[in-house]
Amino acid sequence: MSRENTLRYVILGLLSHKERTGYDIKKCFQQEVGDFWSSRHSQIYPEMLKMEEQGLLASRKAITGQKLEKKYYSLTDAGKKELEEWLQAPLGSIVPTRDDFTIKLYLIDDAADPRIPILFQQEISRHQIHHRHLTERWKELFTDPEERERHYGHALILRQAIDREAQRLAWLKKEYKKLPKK
Amino acid sequence: MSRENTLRYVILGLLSHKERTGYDIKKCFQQEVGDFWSSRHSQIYPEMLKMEEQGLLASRKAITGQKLEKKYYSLTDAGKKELEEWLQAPLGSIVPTRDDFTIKLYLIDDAADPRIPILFQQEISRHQIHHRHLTERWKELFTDPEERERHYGHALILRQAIDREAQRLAWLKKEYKKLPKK
DNA sequence: TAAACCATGTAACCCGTTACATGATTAT
DNA sequence: ATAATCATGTAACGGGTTACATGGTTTA
Repeated sequence: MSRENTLRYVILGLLSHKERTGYDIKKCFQQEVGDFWSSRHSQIYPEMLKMEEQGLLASRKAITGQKLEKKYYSLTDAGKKELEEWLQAPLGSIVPTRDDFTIKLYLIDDAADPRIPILFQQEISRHQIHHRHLTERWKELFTDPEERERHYGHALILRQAIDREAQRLAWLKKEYKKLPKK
Repeated sequence: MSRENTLRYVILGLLSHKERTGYDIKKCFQQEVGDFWSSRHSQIYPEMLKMEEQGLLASRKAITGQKLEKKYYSLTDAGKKELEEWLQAPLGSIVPTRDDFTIKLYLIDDAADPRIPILFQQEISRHQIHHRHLTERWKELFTDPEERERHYGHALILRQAIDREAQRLAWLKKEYKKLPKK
C-alpha cells in the first residue's frame, strides 16, 4: 500500500487531459490503467467529492437520455498545481515485497520439502497468466508503432512489465529444474 | 497490501522452529525478514494476543533481571495446522504494481517532458541504494556456502531480489540513455 | 547517570475491500 | 421484456501506520 493517498494523484492525472466522471475513472482502472493502479468505485466517488470540496476539482452535471445524471469533473488551477507538485516530488523508498510466494519460500526454507515444487508450479502458472495478459494488452494498444510514440510512458511501463514477467518466468523455470528429484 | 491477514501466517512461520516474544518478531522485521515482510509492534502485539485467544498460540512468561516480563509464544497444534494449510493454499492472483515511478511515467507519458530524466535519476538512485543493501545482506548471511544450503529458501529469494534489482537498474540506465537530448 | 535498547501495550486515523442500495439506459 | 451496462452513492470492516503511553535493563 502506498499510504500517501496516491489515488488522489492518479485521479488528477487522469483528469489532466480531459474531464471525466467517476464512472469513467472506474472504467480506466478496469482497463489498461488497471495493470498499474486500481481502485473501486466505492473509494473513487467519495475521494472525488472530497477533492471537489478541497477545491482541486470542479464539476458540471449533464443529462443522458431523460434523467440520468452524469457528473463531469475537471481540474481547477489548485488541482493542476497539486498534480505538478506530486509529479516532481521525490519517489518514496522501496518497500518490502510482501509477495506470498516469496514469503512461503522463506518459511519453508528446505530444498527437499515436497511443498516446494508445488509452490513453484503455482508461481509459474500465475506468472504465465499475467505475462499472457500483458502481451495481449500490448498487441491491443501498441501494434501500431505510432501509438508507441504517442504514448511513450504507457508503452514503456507496459514493455517493462512484460520483460519483468518474462525474466521472472525464466528464473522460476531454471530454479524449478534445479530442485532435487524426490 | 495482502488483505488475507498474511501477518498471522508469517508469525506462525517464525514461531515454527522456536518460541519467540512479540519483540523478537518485531526485530525479525527490522532485520533480514524485513526485506520481504514487515509490520510494526503496534500491529504485532494485538495480533498475537488474538491468535492466542483463538488457540493458535500458547504463551509462557519469563522474568529478565528483577521484574522485566517477557512473554514467549509458541505454536499449538491448531497453530501448526493453520500454518500447514496456508503453506499449501493456492497463491493469490497478481495485483497491480502500485509503484509511484511507474504511475508517474504513465501520467507524464511524453518522452520530451523535462521531468522524465529527473524521474529516471530518482528511480535509478533508489534502486541502487536497495541493490547495495541487498548485496550487503547477502555478504552478511551467505558468504559461507554451507549457510546457503542450510537456508535454501532464504538464499533463493535474496538472490532473486538482487538479480531483479540488477536487471531493473540495467533497464533504467538503457532507457535513460535513449531519452531525447534536450 | 544518561543514553540506548528491551519490552508491551492502546488509540486515532487512513487506505482499501466487500457488501448494501438505488435507479436509468441500451442492446438483444 | 430482460439482461447488461451506465451511473452514483453509503456502511461496515480489516489491515496498516503514526502517535501515545509506560516502565525495566544494559552499556558507556
